[in-house]
Amino acid sequence: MGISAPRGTQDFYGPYMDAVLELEATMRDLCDDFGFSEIRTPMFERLELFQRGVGETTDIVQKEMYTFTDKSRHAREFALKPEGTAGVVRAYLERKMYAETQPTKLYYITPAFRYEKPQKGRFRQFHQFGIELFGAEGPEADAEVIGLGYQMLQRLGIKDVVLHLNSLGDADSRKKYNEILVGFLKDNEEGLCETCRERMVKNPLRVLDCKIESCQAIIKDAPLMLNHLSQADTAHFEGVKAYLEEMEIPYEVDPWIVRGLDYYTRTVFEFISNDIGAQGTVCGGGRYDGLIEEMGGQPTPGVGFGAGIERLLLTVENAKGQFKARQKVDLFIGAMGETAKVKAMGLANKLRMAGVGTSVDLLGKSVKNQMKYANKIDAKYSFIIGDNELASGQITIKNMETGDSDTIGFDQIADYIKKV
RNA sequence: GUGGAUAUAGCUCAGUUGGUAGUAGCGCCAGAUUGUGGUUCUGGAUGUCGUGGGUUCGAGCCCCAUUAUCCACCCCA
Repeated sequence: MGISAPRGTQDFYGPYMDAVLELEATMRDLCDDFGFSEIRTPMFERLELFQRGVGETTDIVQKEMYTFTDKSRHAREFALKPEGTAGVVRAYLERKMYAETQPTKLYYITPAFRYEKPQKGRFRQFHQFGIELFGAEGPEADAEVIGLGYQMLQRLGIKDVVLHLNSLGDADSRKKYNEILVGFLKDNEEGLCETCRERMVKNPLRVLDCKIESCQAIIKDAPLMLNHLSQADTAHFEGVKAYLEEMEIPYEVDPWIVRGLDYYTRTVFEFISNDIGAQGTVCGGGRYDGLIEEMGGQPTPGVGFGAGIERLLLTVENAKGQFKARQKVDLFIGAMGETAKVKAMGLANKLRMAGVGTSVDLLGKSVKNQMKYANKIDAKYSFIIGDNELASGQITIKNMETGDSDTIGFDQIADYIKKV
């Protein structure tokens, strides 16, 4: 075989493609109902955007980005987007959306690219649905974002997903807590793995995420951010929980979720599935009150999440079974002989114009095989046109499901099919 | 970046101690009195056995390398 697709990429076609389209349609309806509007930002941006937005210390920036230089003399560096938020924040500032009525509520459906080793639920080109809500600092904004995520799962018919919720505090309390945590980790340094010792210096919060048993043993006694929140942070977190309860959204407080992107403050959450393999996070997000300022804007609060379309579809498939091809046509027109073939083309075109999905034989198959074909493509109705029909102006239209048939005139076909 | 498994027809897979590939199932194409599908029956097509080396008289089967896929770690969606 010739050239194959790049590692970790997929071709979308057939029933899986249909499932993707259906999912995207669900997302768009959902966002309409919450008053979010779609935004599409470029597939690539200046490298600095992601370095600043996602965070220099993250794995995404340090080793997973697809970067390149274009042909410009200025030797600018670009990167394919590794996630959705940075580009949307850039657009918010560049297009001065802050000057419009606030809050700004946006959603996106986009490919994203990360150079990683592929496995179940993980690709080098994957697809994200995400939302961003700018300009609202109260807990009701967090609740609205989480609520949208929850409804997304409900509308997709996904059940076995648990909402994990945590608060990381604001920049100040995070800083104070960091000192306490580092102190604790230093006291227990001998027991930690190598990467944890490194992380202890660069990004101590991440140590809490370590899955190595010996580290876990130490971590379970570590001081928790949740117990070192400021009064304002606590009030915010309690607010979020109260809203979720009123909205009847079940959650588990999980002090261990930290999230690997640097920009999060206060609320962080993940919707986690446990039946799609090791990559169980189907949707993850939180509040990022410092990000917009970091990117050069006025201090502006923000909340959002990203959801992995491939992972969502894995859970959908678990819940509903294998994806089936969607029915594409209402009618198949078969033909015998040259004159009939020409007439069939003309009829098909008129019917399509009238909104009746129609296929015709393009291979010169026998009548029997044309019928087999009609069955294969799952047409609802079919008829054959030959010398008899040409002479009488009447066709016998057959319901492929029931096998019943009726004889009608050429000009009655569209109405006949639409009536049912 | 680390580790494990796999790589034979379009798909799922057989292939026995190495003797130059399957009556396998599904799918595809066609036929069963010349104008009607879904069931049944019959027939048919299709493989550089992932790629490149090596061992051997001889390799799908052994060895090495390489690529890809899957799974896990890491990280994340």
